[in-house]
Amino acid sequence: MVSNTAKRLQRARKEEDKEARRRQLLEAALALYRSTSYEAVKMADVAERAGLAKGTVFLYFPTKEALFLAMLEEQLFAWFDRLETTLTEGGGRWTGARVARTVAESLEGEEPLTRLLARLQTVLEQNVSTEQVRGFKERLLEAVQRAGALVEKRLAFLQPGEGVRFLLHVNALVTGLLQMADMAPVVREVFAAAPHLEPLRVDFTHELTHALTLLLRGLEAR
Amino acid sequence: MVSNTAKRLQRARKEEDKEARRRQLLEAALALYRSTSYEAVKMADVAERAGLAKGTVFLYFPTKEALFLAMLEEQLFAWFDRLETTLTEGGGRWTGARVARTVAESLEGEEPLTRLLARLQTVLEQNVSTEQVRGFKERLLEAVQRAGALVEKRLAFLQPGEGVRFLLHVNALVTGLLQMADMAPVVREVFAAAPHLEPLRVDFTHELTHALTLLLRGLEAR
DNA sequence: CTGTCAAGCGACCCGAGGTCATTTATCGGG
DNA sequence: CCCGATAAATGACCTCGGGTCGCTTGACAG
Repeated sequence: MVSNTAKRLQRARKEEDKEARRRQLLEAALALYRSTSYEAVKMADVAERAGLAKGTVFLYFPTKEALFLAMLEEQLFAWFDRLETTLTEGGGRWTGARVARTVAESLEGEEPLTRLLARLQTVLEQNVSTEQVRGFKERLLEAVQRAGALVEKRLAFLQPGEGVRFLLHVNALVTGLLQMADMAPVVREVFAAAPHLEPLRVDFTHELTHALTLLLRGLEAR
Repeated sequence: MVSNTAKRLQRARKEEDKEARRRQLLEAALALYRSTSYEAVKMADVAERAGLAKGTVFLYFPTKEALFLAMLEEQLFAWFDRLETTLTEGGGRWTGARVARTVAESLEGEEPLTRLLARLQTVLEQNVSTEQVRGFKERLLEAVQRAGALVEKRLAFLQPGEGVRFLLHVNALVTGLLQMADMAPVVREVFAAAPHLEPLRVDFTHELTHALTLLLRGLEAR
């Protein structure tokens, strides 16, 4: 057999086959990204892993950035779904601290998502068509507003609109904290060799929980 | 005359002349960066603007990332100095809200600094020697601890160590919020064409002030 | 004035994203 | 069942930018 990841499709003619190819490429890229970094994922490798030629990748994604933005979309909206489920189904009393913990923990182990988020504006939105960006933002707005409304429902002390605003702050903190926590090899090395730099180290989930708790407590204490 | 920015130095032999060259290159790079982006600044352009050949740039900075990390250092430590001065000299009563405002306003108009910060971990620490990273972190720790102590002094409700932690959160929020506020041209276009996306827009200074105020209020309300 | 040394130079290399003329699998119609 | 049309797939090729290196040349010592 020749197939690498999925059954080998010979020529995608129907729209549905093309969709399969897209997913095949996204999966290949995600698998590579999981174990490396944005820079380290070469379009040629993605092609090879998907069992296709390099040129073919560009039939489905016009640029590397477009490919990764699509990857982010998948991950992000899947996360929103999970978060909404948790917020909807969780029984008992909802405090600010609990929401903070819920959000932070929902991101634990979601390394690809958080790393992609951290690159969103810096890299991904650079070399992408306005159509793709627009589509992304549209869907994002919808998701944020739904989830924001849910948060407001759970925390009675929130004013209308503060749920959405809270989620924007979540995004900012995730982006910022991850950049501090997810260290390049060089940085890891430095920390290993210089223990006195410890105060600059950041534990992602822990710090995110802390910051979000403070934010919500600040809103409640008003 | 041929000189572009500074008096034309013919061959930097003494250590002091070399330092002048370094600064000359940093200034050229900063000038270019101010009006464009990290990607748009080519090493060849930096060289040209400084009145030197491309190869010469690499005599002073081994990589593009090293050049920009050096630029960030300058900007960052200058900012710490200003912040410390403001925190030291400001009379009257210091509230959490005032500290938040002070910090946010001290970053207003410091576009190069904030944009560089947003790229720090994502790009700058990627292709740089451990020595440079280590030196940077050492100096950063020192600055953060000094400024953190000052913040604690101003806000009596802070426990030891919370000043530093607060500054780490500042960094996270600056990084995250700037990525949202500082939009690539494509994104700008999308926002212009789709007014209903407004809720996703972020005003950097405003949102930073808000978030920091909440954080500090959360600490005070404990 | 001259020899030495290293700052400066720029043609060159390399690797990665992206293109396009060509090949060829698939399918509908005769 | 074959054949011609269509467009998916291919990979050699292009471009561009970071980084290298052997040669050139200016500054200074003696």
